[in-house]
Amino acid sequence: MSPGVAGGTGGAELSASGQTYLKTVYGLGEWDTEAVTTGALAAKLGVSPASATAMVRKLVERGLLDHPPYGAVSLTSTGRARALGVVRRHRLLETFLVRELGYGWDQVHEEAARLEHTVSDLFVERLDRLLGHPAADPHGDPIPDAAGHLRLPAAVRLDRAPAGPAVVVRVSDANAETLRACSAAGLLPGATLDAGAHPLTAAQSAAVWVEPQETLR
Amino acid sequence: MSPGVAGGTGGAELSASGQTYLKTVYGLGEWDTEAVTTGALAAKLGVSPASATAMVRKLVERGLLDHPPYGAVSLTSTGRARALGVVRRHRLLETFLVRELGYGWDQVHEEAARLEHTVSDLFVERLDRLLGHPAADPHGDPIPDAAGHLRLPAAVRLDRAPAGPAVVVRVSDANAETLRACSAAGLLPGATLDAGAHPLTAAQSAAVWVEPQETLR
DNA sequence: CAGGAGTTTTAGGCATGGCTAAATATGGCA
DNA sequence: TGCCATATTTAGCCATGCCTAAAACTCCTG
Repeated sequence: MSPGVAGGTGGAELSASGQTYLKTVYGLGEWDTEAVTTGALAAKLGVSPASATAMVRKLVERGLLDHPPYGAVSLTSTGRARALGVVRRHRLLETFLVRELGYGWDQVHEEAARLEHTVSDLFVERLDRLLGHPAADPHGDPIPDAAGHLRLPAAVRLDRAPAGPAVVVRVSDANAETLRACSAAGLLPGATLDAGAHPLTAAQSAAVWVEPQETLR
Repeated sequence: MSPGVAGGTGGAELSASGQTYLKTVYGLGEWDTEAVTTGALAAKLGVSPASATAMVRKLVERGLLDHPPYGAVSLTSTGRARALGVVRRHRLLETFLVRELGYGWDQVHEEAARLEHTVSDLFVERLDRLLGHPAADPHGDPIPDAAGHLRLPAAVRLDRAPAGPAVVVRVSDANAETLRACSAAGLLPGATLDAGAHPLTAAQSAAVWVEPQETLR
């Protein structure tokens, strides 16, 4: 396989599965801060708990994850860098699919999840250039730069936000149905709303992150 | 996996390896007409003869290849349709990489070979639209339409062409070194040359296909 | 502080797609 | 026509990543 593929930020080659696990560990902790267990990983990845345990062990052996027995899984600094590389690929690809190929924002997740393990570093950097070095993907998730740095907006989940005016910062891309509901309601990143009154279900509003206007002063 | 992926022209799912074998059987017979043996396949794919035999057997069982014992491998009509689907993906991707991402024509083959098994049907059709439905890829290889039809230009290999003026129709993308040599010599598809006098080695000139001017009348 | 529900890990398999080494078939040449 | 070099296939193995079932551990509750 050609150099630069399946890696992202250097280091030995890593299977697509391994990359997905790292990205998922990162993703489960990016906006929320709950303990990431092998069970949570398994549920998120649609895999049996036993499979998650086995893969986590391999990634621990490679120095990419920490995992006290029966405890929470966390990224080492190397693992975090790798995860951010995958996240960068994923979010640039999503941006490309929406901006250049006319995908709906509810259609991009699966396609990007497959492609993120296949495109080379050259492809990613050329895409970044073509897109004008975007800061966030269509869902409002920030895109790490090539060095693996990213800045998370301060935001709270809509279902936990104080009533009052707020700006939509991000809508989780985990569920296409939720994305369509938000789209129908006009809740795209940048839109303003009243956090006390919106047409989303409780579960859906947990996928929307907003910045209450008060915090802007 | 999402519908439309790894298939191309419908039918049951096929592994990336299987797709590559079909494409290779097609490719070995597209411009030349020599018998495709399991050994030739193995050599082309960089795999042991035993592995090629095993994979061919699986594709025969799926009705995609014919293979008399110890004989030549050939595509069934179903297999040919599948192969053309993969070829279409590959050539559209190569065109995209050169036209939109600024790749050199000697850099696209590996990237396209990986991506062709990963992009969805939707991706391919959107790419086709973005590119304006190109008829040929950067090497001059014709791109099958979505229904699997393609028209091969009448052409002869440069090392077997009669001396005299000729137009370059196609340069095989199998070898990056050869592509760079042709590029340096200005032998891009559409260029004219004298078939008796060119700066290529014998092996390199076997990768160039030309249309002698006489045949144009 | 003991029991049990629930979670996590271990044990043992399956499928895919590669490999090497050994057996078998082919085909050209003496 | 027989034989040997070469090509092809078979046999047996390895690694990856998933599975289910069973064992081991945690931790909450009574």
